[in-house]
Amino acid sequence: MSDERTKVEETRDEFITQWGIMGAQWGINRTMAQIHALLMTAPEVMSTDEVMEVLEISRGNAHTNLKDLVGWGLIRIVTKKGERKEFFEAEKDVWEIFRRVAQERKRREIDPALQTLRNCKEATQDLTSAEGIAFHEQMERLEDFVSFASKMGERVASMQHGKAIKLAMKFFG
Amino acid sequence: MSDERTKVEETRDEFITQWGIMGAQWGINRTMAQIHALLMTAPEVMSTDEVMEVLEISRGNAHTNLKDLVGWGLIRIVTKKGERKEFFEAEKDVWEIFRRVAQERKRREIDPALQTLRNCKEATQDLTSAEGIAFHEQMERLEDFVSFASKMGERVASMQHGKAIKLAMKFFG
DNA sequence: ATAAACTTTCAGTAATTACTGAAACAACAA
DNA sequence: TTGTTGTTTCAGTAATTACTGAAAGTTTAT
Repeated sequence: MSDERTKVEETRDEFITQWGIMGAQWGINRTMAQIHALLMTAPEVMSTDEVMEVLEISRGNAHTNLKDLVGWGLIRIVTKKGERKEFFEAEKDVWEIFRRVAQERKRREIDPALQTLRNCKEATQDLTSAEGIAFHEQMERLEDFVSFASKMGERVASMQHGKAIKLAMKFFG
Repeated sequence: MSDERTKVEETRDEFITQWGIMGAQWGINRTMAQIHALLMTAPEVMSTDEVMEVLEISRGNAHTNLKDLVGWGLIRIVTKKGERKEFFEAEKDVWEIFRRVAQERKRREIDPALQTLRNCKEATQDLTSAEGIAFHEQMERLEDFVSFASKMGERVASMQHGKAIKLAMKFFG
């Protein structure tokens, strides 16, 4: 049989590459997604230098993206006693990853977008022309939908995994 | 009172700008999102030249993004009798917009990602080292989750708006 | 055929976003 | 205080992505 270590590393590289591509498609920095993939599949915590070495990226790049990942709540800083260095460890529970991403995207992107929709709705509420009314109504429909979807997402993301599965089964089983 | 037309146009510009920014954050070309916002709030169908003029973009840019939007099913081509030109009209129903986006993202991005996860899972299924097993199991958990979420999304996106609302109320009301 | 109206493509360029590497900074130890 | 280890910042550069404008292509009318 061929070396197990090689097999894992090859497959892991493939995963890291693809996770990076997928991240990019969803508006996440490719390197950030790659570091996330790397740490999600790391058997041990990793230092900045190790991340730099494996992904062949600069210190600045590694640092920025590690800190961003911490900001998203997807990895955390771990310190080893006796060691001065910071190490990083990823959240590996898939449901927890989903929750964090959902919460952060809501906070960073959905809520501001909702604010804009509300502004646009309110700014046009007294208009009387057909065009003004049509615009106002479209903003209202958008706001209603985004607001509703956002609340649903929040609700789901705040559930325990087991509860969510049960709920899903009940509705869609 | 100040001119209604001005008020609508100002507010519409704000909406177009913000929709563009939001699109970019979610991995959608800014111009494409702006054209979408423009057409979603257009009282009438618009020609390529009109889109070019309002957004102050080139013919090539307008053309590419209009065709991409058609590919996403978010706008459609309309022809007026007697006219040779193509006009464009956006889907304005918010639920329908959501369905189209969900379906396309699934097809373009989720399904390929799932394929990768399956590959990675299968490639490592016979490994016996602790590291190999851990990797395999992480791939499995990711695949299970993404696959499940994808099916849920598909299910929701295939529902009629009214049904979806009822369902949501029943579970979350 | 020829022309007019419109659509599509694409090489070159601009704008944006991401990355590097080195310097500045901070914390601790000898 | 000086040296060592590690973190953070950021100006300059590279890579990527998006856009322009003109030319080529297509369709229909005359």
